[in-house]
Amino acid sequence: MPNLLKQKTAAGKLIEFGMVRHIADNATHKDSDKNERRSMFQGQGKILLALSQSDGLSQKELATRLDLTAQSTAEFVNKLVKKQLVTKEKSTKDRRMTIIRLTDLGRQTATTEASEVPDFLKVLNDEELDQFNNILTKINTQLYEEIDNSDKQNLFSKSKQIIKDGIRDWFL
Amino acid sequence: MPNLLKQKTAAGKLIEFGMVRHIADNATHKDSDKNERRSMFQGQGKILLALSQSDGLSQKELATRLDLTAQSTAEFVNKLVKKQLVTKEKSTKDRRMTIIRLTDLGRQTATTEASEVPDFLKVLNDEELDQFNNILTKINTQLYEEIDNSDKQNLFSKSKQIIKDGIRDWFL
DNA sequence: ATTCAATTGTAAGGGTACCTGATTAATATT
DNA sequence: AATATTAATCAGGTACCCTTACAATTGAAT
Repeated sequence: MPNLLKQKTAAGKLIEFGMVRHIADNATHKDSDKNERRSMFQGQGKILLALSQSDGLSQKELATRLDLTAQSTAEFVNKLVKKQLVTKEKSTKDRRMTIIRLTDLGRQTATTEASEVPDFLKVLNDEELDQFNNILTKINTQLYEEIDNSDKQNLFSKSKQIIKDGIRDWFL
Repeated sequence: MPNLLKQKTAAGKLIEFGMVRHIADNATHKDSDKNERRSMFQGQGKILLALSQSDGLSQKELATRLDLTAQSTAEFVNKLVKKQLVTKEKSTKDRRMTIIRLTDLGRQTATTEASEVPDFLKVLNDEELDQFNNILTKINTQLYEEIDNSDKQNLFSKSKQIIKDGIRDWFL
């Protein structure tokens, strides 16, 4: 039976981490272009990342994999098209579908930004990194379970595997 | 010299954590009111939290402590007023200032929501919790340093202490 | 006491990340 | 051929943030 105090401390640390990371992010990128400062793991960034795993997905596929609505997906894709990071083209097999592909610039952006190890991890030694990885694995497993439990129709099952595999690919 | 591979794994795990936590959050709260699902550590929630540490701050103070612009602060405060979670009143000493105070409902909301230990931490045993706390402390310290380095005017110095003390108070 | 500058807050407008609802076009089913 | 399903779009909305004015108040300098 783990100590409640330790749990609360951890909860606090985690929140602190979230807040401070956000502020640090703003502070260190204050100078650079605001538009470039998108997180790779939300919105447009997510799409870029998904495409860098497997290019040429349909919008529907993207929405499913990233757990977004079709409308949000369309919005982000259109923004990325404007920025010349992806292209849209109608599928010839099923002309309802739109196939999204990374441009060279898009691929470059995705791989560059995704594979950088954040500075704050560099203060950890090997042992701590092992511990951290172990702990996060446990936590993530738990989160997947929570999702499964409340996702009776298993809409997420596909998405889950994609995230797991994807993350592995991006970084290794 | 820590192993790059381990660092990359940690970076990946962390990203996975972010994505999965987000999805789990949506999944488990799908039923409940969308409006209730605000994060306590952004926007309106941040303000509630700051006030629950020290009530009766001016908008300016809030903005400073939370690292928000005065305009964003005003927006969030106004939304909270509409929800009857805080009140605004002009200071008598300096009539430029507006003093923000929690209502009973606001105080209740803040303390209830802030002090809950997320389920995913309950899978960790005491040893892991210790490791996790130790690691997050290191990481947060590093982030504070990054902030200091790019914050020559030390605008954030105040904020920093507030976060540290505040988090300690909320959870202990 | 008057003027001027700094401080607090507001108004207006913009951008990103999401969502719901209604609608169109293409394919699949009956 | 008629109907149902699917992929995508349009319209409109919320929350979170910011920037660029601008008004009111106060305090300091003349």
